[in-house]
Amino acid sequence: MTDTRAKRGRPRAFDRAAALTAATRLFWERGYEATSVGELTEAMGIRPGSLYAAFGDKKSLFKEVVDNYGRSPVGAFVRVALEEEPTAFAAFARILREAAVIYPDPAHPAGCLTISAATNVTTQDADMQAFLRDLRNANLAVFEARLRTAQRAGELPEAAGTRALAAYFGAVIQGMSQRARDGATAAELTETAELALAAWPAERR
Amino acid sequence: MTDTRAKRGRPRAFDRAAALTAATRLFWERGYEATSVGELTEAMGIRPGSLYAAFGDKKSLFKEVVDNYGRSPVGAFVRVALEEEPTAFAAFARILREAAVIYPDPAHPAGCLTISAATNVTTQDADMQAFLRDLRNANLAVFEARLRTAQRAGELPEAAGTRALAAYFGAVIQGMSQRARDGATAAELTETAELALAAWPAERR
DNA sequence: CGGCTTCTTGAACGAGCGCTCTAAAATTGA
DNA sequence: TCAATTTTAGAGCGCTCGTTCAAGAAGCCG
Repeated sequence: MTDTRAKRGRPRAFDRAAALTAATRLFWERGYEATSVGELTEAMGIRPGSLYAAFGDKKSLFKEVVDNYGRSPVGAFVRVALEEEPTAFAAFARILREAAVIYPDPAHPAGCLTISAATNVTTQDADMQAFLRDLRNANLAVFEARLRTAQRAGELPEAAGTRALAAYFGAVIQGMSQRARDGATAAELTETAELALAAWPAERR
Repeated sequence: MTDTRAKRGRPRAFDRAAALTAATRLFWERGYEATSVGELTEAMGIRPGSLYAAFGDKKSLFKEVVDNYGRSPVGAFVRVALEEEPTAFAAFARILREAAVIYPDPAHPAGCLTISAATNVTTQDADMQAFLRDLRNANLAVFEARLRTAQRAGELPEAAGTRALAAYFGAVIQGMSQRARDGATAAELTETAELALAAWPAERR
């Protein structure tokens, strides 16, 4: 927001976006709590004072990282698939198949940032706990909304529990992220994805 | 091992098993790293010195907790189902259906201890990371072994990837544990379980 | 009883945490 | 040129963490 504005005072000596990217990578690898401010400043090439001036505190920095990740190709593939595919089945099939390839991609830390980071947050930090739980629930709500639309369109039997189906796919995706972190290959994860799709409760198309 | 033996010296003033149970509950609720030794000593009703004398350090205590949990009814239902059910499908069906009821049971912290605790361990502690990864892989190996037996018995098509199928069920179970922690009910989780079973790659029996 | 052994207590250790503060440096508008 | 503003570097704050230690207490054995 406040970039390229009012240029009074000493100019910032580092690239804010690059620093954010470095922080993203670190949080992605280690999770929220396991990443210390000291490691962050080192990876970002700045001193604590600069970090706190530019990003607020560790919590705000992490939230900005998550936000930024959600806009990146790797973080947005779920939303894109839901928007672009004509049927719900096609959307979920694409999500699972893409996840199987993206999650173990060595170009970035394994798995999904939000799932991995969420995974390493303790009960102590209630704020962060709530933030990440809301993120999870928002994802499930988006899944469920798409499935209900499909149900109204006749793609899905009326008896199918859209909430349960959303939770099911959420669980599978989370499991695939974890497996990728444990070293599973794209080939393995693709098999898992195909299996998971077999649970689709109607004739596929 | 060393219980009720050589009774020289001042006798222990607390019940070791009860203390272990208290520690189990705390680790189950909070995860490994989020549980501090201070909280442990308070819950166990002992002082740090006694904890370190009786259990080694925090790491050893946690490993003993996991071991103990694995022998408890709640922790052993997976192994029991695999042993008792005649077919692989029956075994996995029972595992998922029981998990759906056990995980959200308010008689104990939600979800599976090993999954939840594993969830809250950071990359920092390499020892613990390895310990928990081995635990996960051991579980998947057990799944896979049962599935291969089923394949040889003709319960499963030759083409079915037993490794992928094991990873798939592992992912679903992990997802159900997480959902239970997020407040999912037994009814919801049961729906998820039934959906997951629909992925079974052969005629069911 | 007097050793011997083991456990309990409570204080304290060093390390690491997230975060803040001060002073100097770099840029602006007047 | 100079005051105002903003960022930088780097030390250090208070706190919590897992762990240890010294001293005393409580039981055994001879």
